[in-house]
Amino acid sequence: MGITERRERDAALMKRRILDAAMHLFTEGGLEAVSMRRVAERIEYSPATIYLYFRNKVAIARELRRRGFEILIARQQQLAAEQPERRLRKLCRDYLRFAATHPRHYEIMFLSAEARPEQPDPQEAGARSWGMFRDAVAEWLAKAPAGRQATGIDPEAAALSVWGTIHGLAVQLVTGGLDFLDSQQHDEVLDEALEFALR
Amino acid sequence: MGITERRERDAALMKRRILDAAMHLFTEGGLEAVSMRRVAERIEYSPATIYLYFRNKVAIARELRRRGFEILIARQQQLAAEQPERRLRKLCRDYLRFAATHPRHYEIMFLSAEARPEQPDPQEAGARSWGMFRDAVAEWLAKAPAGRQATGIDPEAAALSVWGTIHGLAVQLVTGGLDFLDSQQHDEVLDEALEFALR
DNA sequence: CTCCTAGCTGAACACTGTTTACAAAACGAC
DNA sequence: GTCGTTTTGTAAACAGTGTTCAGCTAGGAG
Repeated sequence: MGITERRERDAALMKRRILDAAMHLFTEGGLEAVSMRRVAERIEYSPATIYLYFRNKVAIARELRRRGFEILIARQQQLAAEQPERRLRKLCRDYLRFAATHPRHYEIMFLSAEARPEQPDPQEAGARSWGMFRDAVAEWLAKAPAGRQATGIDPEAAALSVWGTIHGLAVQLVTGGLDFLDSQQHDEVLDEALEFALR
Repeated sequence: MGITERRERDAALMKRRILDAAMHLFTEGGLEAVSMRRVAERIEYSPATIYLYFRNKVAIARELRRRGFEILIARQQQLAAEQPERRLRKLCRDYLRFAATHPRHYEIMFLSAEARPEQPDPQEAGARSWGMFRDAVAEWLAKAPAGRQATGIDPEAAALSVWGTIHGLAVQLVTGGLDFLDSQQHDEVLDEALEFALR
Protein backbone atom coordinates (compact mmCIF):
# COMPACT_ATOMS: atom_id res chain seq x y z
CA MET A 1 0.00 0.00 0.00
CA GLY A 2 1.71 3.12 -1.24
CA ILE A 3 -0.45 5.44 0.77
CA THR A 4 2.12 6.43 3.33
CA GLU A 5 4.61 6.84 0.51
CA ARG A 6 2.26 9.09 -1.38
CA ARG A 7 1.66 11.04 1.82
CA GLU A 8 5.36 11.55 2.27
CA ARG A 9 5.65 12.67 -1.34
CA ASP A 10 2.78 15.09 -0.87
CA ALA A 11 4.34 16.47 2.30
CA ALA A 12 7.69 16.90 0.56
CA LEU A 13 5.94 18.63 -2.31
CA MET A 14 4.14 20.95 0.03
CA LYS A 15 7.41 21.79 1.74
CA ARG A 16 8.89 22.59 -1.64
CA ARG A 17 5.96 24.80 -2.55
CA ILE A 18 6.31 26.71 0.69
CA LEU A 19 10.05 27.09 0.26
CA ASP A 20 9.72 28.20 -3.34
CA ALA A 21 7.23 30.85 -2.32
CA ALA A 22 9.48 31.94 0.54
CA MET A 23 12.46 31.97 -1.82
CA HIS A 24 10.64 34.22 -4.24
CA LEU A 25 9.83 36.74 -1.53
CA PHE A 26 13.29 36.40 -0.04
CA THR A 27 15.27 37.14 -3.19
CA GLU A 28 13.20 40.25 -3.69
CA GLY A 29 13.16 41.79 -0.25
CA GLY A 30 15.34 39.79 2.11
CA LEU A 31 14.20 37.84 5.11
CA GLU A 32 11.93 40.53 6.45
CA ALA A 33 9.93 40.40 3.23
CA VAL A 34 9.18 36.75 3.98
CA SER A 35 6.15 36.78 6.22
CA MET A 36 4.06 33.73 6.98
CA ARG A 37 0.96 35.47 5.71
CA ARG A 38 2.60 36.45 2.44
CA VAL A 39 3.95 32.96 1.89
CA ALA A 40 0.53 31.55 2.67
CA GLU A 41 -1.06 33.89 0.18
CA ARG A 42 1.33 32.85 -2.55
CA ILE A 43 0.63 29.14 -2.09
CA GLU A 44 -3.08 29.82 -1.54
CA TYR A 45 -3.24 28.23 1.89
CA SER A 46 -3.94 29.59 5.32
CA PRO A 47 -0.93 30.80 7.34
CA ALA A 48 -1.60 28.16 9.97
CA THR A 49 -1.07 25.43 7.38
CA ILE A 50 2.60 26.35 7.05
CA TYR A 51 3.08 25.33 10.65
CA LEU A 52 2.13 21.77 9.73
CA TYR A 53 5.26 21.60 7.59
CA PHE A 54 7.70 23.93 9.31
CA ARG A 55 8.15 24.44 13.00
CA ASN A 56 8.47 28.20 12.65
CA LYS A 57 9.85 30.94 10.46
CA VAL A 58 13.42 30.28 11.56
CA ALA A 59 13.17 26.76 10.14
CA ILE A 60 12.25 28.27 6.79
CA ALA A 61 15.09 30.76 7.03
CA ARG A 62 17.52 27.95 7.75
CA GLU A 63 16.30 26.12 4.69
CA LEU A 64 16.80 29.22 2.55
CA ARG A 65 20.30 29.50 3.93
CA ARG A 66 20.90 25.87 3.05
CA ARG A 67 19.71 26.49 -0.50
CA GLY A 68 22.22 29.29 -0.81
CA PHE A 69 25.02 27.00 0.22
CA GLU A 70 23.83 24.34 -2.21
CA ILE A 71 24.19 26.84 -5.03
CA LEU A 72 27.66 27.76 -3.85
CA ILE A 73 28.70 24.15 -3.39
CA ALA A 74 27.53 23.27 -6.89
CA ARG A 75 29.79 25.98 -8.25
CA GLN A 76 32.67 24.86 -6.07
CA GLN A 77 32.40 21.29 -7.30
CA GLN A 78 32.72 22.37 -10.90
CA LEU A 79 36.24 23.54 -10.12
CA ALA A 80 37.41 20.32 -8.49
CA ALA A 81 39.41 19.26 -11.51
CA GLU A 82 41.40 22.47 -11.90
CA GLN A 83 45.00 22.69 -10.81
CA PRO A 84 45.50 24.06 -7.28
CA GLU A 85 46.48 27.63 -8.01
CA ARG A 86 43.92 28.20 -10.74
CA ARG A 87 41.33 26.43 -8.67
CA LEU A 88 41.85 28.60 -5.64
CA ARG A 89 41.77 31.75 -7.72
CA LYS A 90 38.58 30.75 -9.46
CA LEU A 91 37.12 29.71 -6.15
CA CYS A 92 37.73 33.15 -4.74
CA ARG A 93 36.43 34.90 -7.82
CA ASP A 94 33.32 32.74 -7.77
CA TYR A 95 32.86 33.63 -4.16
CA LEU A 96 32.71 37.31 -4.97
CA ARG A 97 30.53 36.69 -7.97
CA PHE A 98 28.11 34.81 -5.79
CA ALA A 99 28.01 37.65 -3.30
CA ALA A 100 27.36 40.08 -6.13
CA THR A 101 24.61 38.06 -7.79
CA HIS A 102 22.98 36.67 -4.65
CA PRO A 103 23.40 39.42 -2.08
CA ARG A 104 20.38 38.36 0.00
CA HIS A 105 21.65 34.83 0.19
CA TYR A 106 25.11 35.99 1.03
CA GLU A 107 23.65 37.95 3.88
CA ILE A 108 21.66 35.08 5.32
CA MET A 109 24.59 32.69 4.86
CA PHE A 110 27.41 34.73 6.33
CA LEU A 111 26.07 37.87 7.95
CA SER A 112 22.74 37.40 9.61
CA ALA A 113 22.72 35.38 12.81
CA GLU A 114 19.07 34.36 12.68
CA ALA A 115 19.36 31.44 10.30
CA ARG A 116 22.49 29.85 11.68
CA PRO A 117 22.13 26.24 12.83
CA GLU A 118 21.92 26.02 16.59
CA GLN A 119 24.59 23.39 16.93
CA PRO A 120 27.62 22.77 14.73
CA ASP A 121 27.18 19.85 12.36
CA PRO A 122 29.95 18.80 9.95
CA GLN A 123 27.34 17.48 7.52
CA GLU A 124 25.53 20.80 7.37
CA ALA A 125 25.83 22.64 4.06
CA GLY A 126 27.80 25.58 5.42
CA ALA A 127 30.36 23.30 7.04
CA ARG A 128 30.66 21.28 3.85
CA SER A 129 31.25 24.37 1.76
CA TRP A 130 33.89 25.55 4.18
CA GLY A 131 35.53 22.13 4.13
CA MET A 132 35.85 22.29 0.36
CA PHE A 133 37.39 25.71 0.51
CA ARG A 134 39.80 24.74 3.26
CA ASP A 135 40.88 21.66 1.35
CA ALA A 136 41.52 23.75 -1.74
CA VAL A 137 43.75 26.04 0.29
CA ALA A 138 45.51 23.06 1.86
CA GLU A 139 46.13 21.55 -1.56
CA TRP A 140 47.50 24.82 -2.81
CA LEU A 141 49.76 25.08 0.24
CA ALA A 142 51.06 21.57 -0.31
CA LYS A 143 52.17 22.49 -3.82
CA ALA A 144 54.80 24.78 -2.26
CA PRO A 145 54.11 27.94 -4.25
CA ALA A 146 57.02 29.79 -5.75
CA GLY A 147 59.62 31.02 -3.29
CA ARG A 148 57.80 29.94 -0.19
CA GLN A 149 58.46 27.20 2.30
CA ALA A 150 55.27 25.63 3.54
CA THR A 151 56.50 24.42 6.88
CA GLY A 152 54.37 24.65 9.97
CA ILE A 153 51.38 26.37 8.43
CA ASP A 154 48.01 25.31 9.68
CA PRO A 155 45.75 24.93 6.63
CA GLU A 156 42.75 25.95 8.71
CA ALA A 157 44.41 29.22 9.70
CA ALA A 158 45.61 29.83 6.16
CA ALA A 159 42.17 29.18 4.75
CA LEU A 160 40.67 31.48 7.35
CA SER A 161 43.00 34.23 6.28
CA VAL A 162 42.31 33.88 2.58
CA TRP A 163 38.60 33.50 3.13
CA GLY A 164 38.60 36.45 5.48
CA THR A 165 40.11 38.65 2.84
CA ILE A 166 37.54 37.65 0.27
CA HIS A 167 34.76 37.87 2.78
CA GLY A 168 35.83 41.36 3.72
CA LEU A 169 35.50 42.39 0.09
CA ALA A 170 32.22 40.55 -0.30
CA VAL A 171 30.69 42.28 2.70
CA GLN A 172 31.62 45.65 1.28
CA LEU A 173 30.06 44.52 -1.96
CA VAL A 174 26.85 43.25 -0.43
CA THR A 175 26.29 46.17 1.88
CA GLY A 176 26.99 48.64 -0.87
CA GLY A 177 30.37 49.90 0.26
CA LEU A 178 31.79 49.22 -3.18
CA ASP A 179 28.86 50.39 -5.19
CA PHE A 180 30.95 52.94 -6.97
CA LEU A 181 33.01 50.24 -8.65
CA ASP A 182 31.86 48.52 -11.80
CA SER A 183 32.32 44.80 -12.23
CA GLN A 184 35.63 45.15 -14.06
CA GLN A 185 37.08 47.13 -11.21
CA HIS A 186 35.74 44.45 -8.88
CA ASP A 187 38.05 42.01 -10.56
CA GLU A 188 41.00 44.35 -10.23
CA VAL A 189 40.46 44.92 -6.53
CA LEU A 190 39.95 41.22 -6.06
CA ASP A 191 43.16 40.41 -7.90
CA GLU A 192 45.06 42.82 -5.76
CA ALA A 193 43.66 41.50 -2.50
CA LEU A 194 44.05 37.94 -3.68
CA GLU A 195 47.64 38.51 -4.64
CA PHE A 196 48.28 39.70 -1.13
CA ALA A 197 46.28 37.03 0.60
CA LEU A 198 48.04 34.29 -1.32
CA ARG A 199 51.30 36.01 -0.45
CA MET B 1 17.83 84.76 26.47
CA GLY B 2 19.10 81.26 27.06
CA ILE B 3 15.74 79.70 26.45
CA THR B 4 16.58 78.14 23.10
CA GLU B 5 19.89 77.00 24.57
CA ARG B 6 18.19 75.36 27.48
CA ARG B 7 15.77 73.74 25.06
CA GLU B 8 18.64 72.31 23.06
CA ARG B 9 20.25 71.03 26.22
CA ASP B 10 17.00 69.42 27.27
CA ALA B 11 16.56 67.82 23.88
CA ALA B 12 20.13 66.47 23.96
CA LEU B 13 19.49 65.12 27.44
CA MET B 14 16.32 63.43 26.32
CA LYS B 15 18.16 61.85 23.40
CA ARG B 16 20.73 60.54 25.82
CA ARG B 17 18.08 59.12 28.10
CA ILE B 18 16.44 57.34 25.20
CA LEU B 19 19.75 55.99 23.96
CA ASP B 20 20.80 54.83 27.40
CA ALA B 21 17.54 52.95 27.80
CA ALA B 22 17.91 51.46 24.32
CA MET B 23 21.50 50.53 25.11
CA HIS B 24 20.45 48.71 28.23
CA LEU B 25 17.93 46.61 26.37
CA PHE B 26 20.31 46.14 23.46
CA THR B 27 23.22 44.74 25.44
CA GLU B 28 20.89 42.25 27.04
CA GLY B 29 18.95 40.95 24.09
CA GLY B 30 20.23 42.44 20.87
CA LEU B 31 18.39 44.75 18.56
CA GLU B 32 15.17 42.79 18.58
CA ALA B 33 14.95 43.28 22.33
CA VAL B 34 14.88 47.02 21.73
CA SER B 35 11.27 47.88 21.08
CA MET B 36 9.91 51.40 21.10
CA ARG B 37 7.39 50.47 23.75
CA ARG B 38 10.01 48.93 26.01
CA VAL B 39 12.31 51.91 25.64
CA ALA B 40 9.37 54.20 26.37
CA GLU B 41 8.54 52.23 29.48
CA ARG B 42 12.09 52.52 30.77
CA ILE B 43 12.22 56.29 30.39
CA GLU B 44 8.63 56.59 31.62
CA TYR B 45 7.34 58.33 28.51
CA SER B 46 4.88 57.36 25.85
CA PRO B 47 6.21 55.53 22.79
CA ALA B 48 5.11 58.41 20.59
CA THR B 49 7.45 60.76 22.44
CA ILE B 50 10.51 58.92 21.16
CA TYR B 51 9.56 59.95 17.66
CA LEU B 52 10.03 63.58 18.64
CA TYR B 53 13.73 62.86 19.15
CA PHE B 54 14.47 60.06 16.68
CA ARG B 55 13.06 59.62 13.24
CA ASN B 56 12.56 55.89 13.69
CA LYS B 57 14.03 52.79 15.21
CA VAL B 58 16.77 52.57 12.60
CA ALA B 59 18.07 55.96 13.73
CA ILE B 60 18.40 54.57 17.24
CA ALA B 61 20.10 51.45 15.94
CA ARG B 62 22.58 53.58 14.02
CA GLU B 63 23.35 55.50 17.16
CA LEU B 64 23.96 52.27 19.07
CA ARG B 65 26.28 51.17 16.31
CA ARG B 66 28.12 54.46 16.58
CA ARG B 67 28.51 53.98 20.31
CA GLY B 68 30.09 50.62 19.68
CA PHE B 69 32.63 52.16 17.36
CA GLU B 70 33.36 54.89 19.88
CA ILE B 71 34.29 52.23 22.41
CA LEU B 72 36.50 50.48 19.86
CA ILE B 73 38.13 53.73 18.75
CA ALA B 74 38.90 54.68 22.34
CA ARG B 75 40.75 51.40 22.73
CA GLN B 76 42.55 51.84 19.43
CA GLN B 77 43.77 55.29 20.40
CA GLN B 78 45.38 53.96 23.55
CA LEU B 79 47.74 51.96 21.39
CA ALA B 80 48.84 54.84 19.18
CA ALA B 81 52.19 55.17 20.96
CA GLU B 82 53.24 51.53 20.63
CA GLN B 83 55.79 50.45 18.07
CA PRO B 84 54.28 49.19 14.78
CA GLU B 85 54.53 45.45 15.24
CA ARG B 86 53.39 45.40 18.86
CA ARG B 87 50.72 47.91 18.04
CA LEU B 88 49.25 45.85 15.26
CA ARG B 89 49.29 42.72 17.37
CA LYS B 90 47.59 44.42 20.26
CA LEU B 91 45.13 46.00 17.87
CA CYS B 92 44.13 42.60 16.58
CA ARG B 93 43.94 41.08 20.02
CA ASP B 94 41.82 43.96 21.21
CA TYR B 95 39.58 43.43 18.24
CA LEU B 96 38.85 39.89 19.28
CA ARG B 97 38.50 40.88 22.89
CA PHE B 98 35.94 43.46 21.88
CA ALA B 99 34.00 40.89 19.90
CA ALA B 100 34.07 38.55 22.89
CA THR B 101 32.99 41.13 25.45
CA HIS B 102 30.56 43.08 23.27
CA PRO B 103 29.06 40.45 20.97
CA ARG B 104 25.83 42.38 20.39
CA HIS B 105 27.73 45.47 19.42
CA TYR B 106 30.02 43.50 17.20
CA GLU B 107 27.00 42.15 15.44
CA ILE B 108 25.38 45.51 14.84
CA MET B 109 28.71 47.02 13.78
CA PHE B 110 29.96 44.41 11.36
CA LEU B 111 27.29 41.82 10.73
CA SER B 112 23.80 43.22 10.70
CA ALA B 113 22.87 45.35 7.72
CA GLU B 114 20.06 47.28 9.38
CA ALA B 115 22.11 49.87 11.19
CA ARG B 116 24.59 50.68 8.45
CA PRO B 117 24.70 54.31 7.31
CA GLU B 118 22.91 54.79 4.03
CA GLN B 119 25.73 56.66 2.38
CA PRO B 120 29.49 56.35 2.94
CA ASP B 121 30.92 59.15 5.04
CA PRO B 122 34.62 59.31 5.92
CA GLN B 123 33.82 61.12 9.15
CA GLU B 124 31.48 58.38 10.30
CA ALA B 125 32.72 56.34 13.25
CA GLY B 126 33.07 53.06 11.36
CA ALA B 127 35.12 54.68 8.64
CA ARG B 128 37.32 56.40 11.22
CA SER B 129 37.94 53.13 13.03
CA TRP B 130 38.84 51.44 9.79
CA GLY B 131 41.15 54.30 8.87
CA MET B 132 43.08 53.85 12.11
CA PHE B 133 43.44 50.15 11.53
CA ARG B 134 44.55 50.61 7.94
CA ASP B 135 47.11 53.20 8.97
CA ALA B 136 48.49 50.83 11.59
CA VAL B 137 48.90 48.16 8.93
CA ALA B 138 50.49 50.66 6.55
CA GLU B 139 52.93 51.75 9.23
CA TRP B 140 53.81 48.17 9.97
CA LEU B 141 54.33 47.50 6.28
CA ALA B 142 56.61 50.51 5.96
CA LYS B 143 58.89 49.11 8.65
CA ALA B 144 59.84 46.34 6.24
CA PRO B 145 59.29 43.33 8.50
CA ALA B 146 61.95 40.68 8.70
CA GLY B 147 62.78 38.98 5.41
CA ARG B 148 60.14 40.66 3.37
CA GLN B 149 60.34 43.32 0.69
CA ALA B 150 57.45 45.74 0.94
CA THR B 151 57.35 46.82 -2.67
CA GLY B 152 54.08 47.30 -4.48
CA ILE B 153 51.77 46.32 -1.68
CA ASP B 154 48.60 48.28 -1.37
CA PRO B 155 48.09 49.06 2.33
CA GLU B 156 44.34 48.99 1.86
CA ALA B 157 44.49 45.46 0.46
CA ALA B 158 46.92 44.35 3.15
CA ALA B 159 44.75 45.80 5.89
CA LEU B 160 41.74 44.13 4.38
CA SER B 161 43.50 40.80 4.47
CA VAL B 162 44.62 41.11 8.07
CA TRP B 163 41.29 42.48 9.18
CA GLY B 164 39.48 39.77 7.27
CA THR B 165 41.38 37.09 9.12
CA ILE B 166 40.59 38.59 12.49
CA HIS B 167 37.03 39.25 11.49
CA GLY B 168 36.61 35.66 10.41
CA LEU B 169 37.67 34.55 13.86
CA ALA B 170 35.51 37.15 15.54
CA VAL B 171 32.42 36.06 13.67
CA GLN B 172 32.95 32.50 14.74
CA LEU B 173 33.36 33.81 18.25
CA VAL B 174 30.26 35.97 18.22
CA THR B 175 28.01 33.42 16.62
CA GLY B 176 29.17 30.71 18.94
CA GLY B 177 31.23 28.66 16.50
CA LEU B 178 34.15 28.73 18.90
CA ASP B 179 32.24 28.28 22.09
CA PHE B 180 34.16 25.16 22.95
CA LEU B 181 37.38 27.14 23.36
CA ASP B 182 38.24 28.94 26.57
CA SER B 183 39.81 32.36 26.48
CA GLN B 184 43.36 31.05 26.68
CA GLN B 185 42.83 28.91 23.63
CA HIS B 186 41.36 31.96 21.94
CA ASP B 187 44.73 33.61 22.26
CA GLU B 188 46.48 30.60 20.82
CA VAL B 189 44.23 30.40 17.80
CA LEU B 190 44.53 34.13 17.35
CA ASP B 191 48.31 33.96 17.50
CA GLU B 192 48.36 31.26 14.89
CA ALA B 193 46.06 33.09 12.53
CA LEU B 194 47.84 36.36 13.16
CA GLU B 195 51.22 34.80 12.48
CA PHE B 196 49.88 33.71 9.15
CA ALA B 197 48.07 36.89 8.30
CA LEU B 198 51.15 38.97 9.03
CA ARG B 199 53.09 36.57 6.87
C1' DC C 1 -7.38 86.93 30.64
C1' DT C 2 -6.65 85.43 26.21
C1' DC C 3 -3.62 83.34 22.59
C1' DC C 4 0.03 80.58 21.14
C1' DT C 5 3.18 77.06 21.08
C1' DA C 6 6.19 73.27 22.54
C1' DG C 7 5.92 68.85 24.57
C1' DC C 8 3.49 64.95 25.19
C1' DT C 9 0.16 61.11 24.71
C1' DG C 10 -4.06 57.74 23.79
C1' DA C 11 -5.70 55.50 20.36
C1' DA C 12 -5.50 53.75 16.23
C1' DC C 13 -3.46 51.42 11.81
C1' DA C 14 -1.41 47.90 9.58
C1' DC C 15 1.46 44.71 10.30
C1' DT C 16 4.20 40.50 12.57
C1' DG C 17 4.86 35.18 14.36
C1' DT C 18 2.36 31.75 16.57
C1' DT C 19 -1.38 28.85 18.94
C1' DT C 20 -5.74 26.71 19.36
C1' DA C 21 -10.31 25.11 18.89
C1' DC C 22 -12.77 23.31 15.45
C1' DA C 23 -14.31 21.42 10.85
C1' DA C 24 -13.76 18.62 6.85
C1' DA C 25 -11.77 15.24 4.31
C1' DA C 26 -9.35 10.68 3.82
C1' DC C 27 -8.56 6.41 5.41
C1' DG C 28 -8.93 1.46 7.85
C1' DA C 29 -11.89 -1.87 9.74
C1' DC C 30 -16.14 -4.00 9.98
C1' DG D 1 -22.26 1.36 3.36
C1' DT D 2 -21.19 2.88 8.09
C1' DC D 3 -18.39 3.66 11.99
C1' DG D 4 -14.15 5.50 14.33
C1' DT D 5 -9.69 7.40 13.70
C1' DT D 6 -6.23 9.98 11.71
C1' DT D 7 -4.69 13.50 8.74
C1' DT D 8 -5.16 18.05 6.75
C1' DG D 9 -6.70 22.58 6.86
C1' DT D 10 -8.49 26.98 8.68
C1' DA D 11 -10.75 31.11 11.17
C1' DA D 12 -9.99 33.57 14.93
C1' DA D 13 -7.52 35.08 18.48
C1' DC D 14 -3.23 36.49 21.28
C1' DA D 15 0.44 39.22 22.13
C1' DG D 16 3.43 41.72 20.24
C1' DT D 17 5.77 45.17 16.52
C1' DG D 18 6.88 50.18 14.21
C1' DT D 19 4.61 54.27 13.24
C1' DT D 20 1.20 58.22 12.78
C1' DC D 21 -1.94 61.72 14.18
C1' DA D 22 -5.60 64.34 16.39
C1' DG D 23 -5.95 66.33 20.53
C1' DC D 24 -4.62 67.56 25.22
C1' DT D 25 -2.04 70.39 28.61
C1' DA D 26 1.23 73.37 30.86
C1' DG D 27 3.83 77.70 30.48
C1' DG D 28 5.12 82.01 28.54
C1' DA D 29 3.90 86.45 25.64
C1' DG D 30 1.02 90.19 24.61
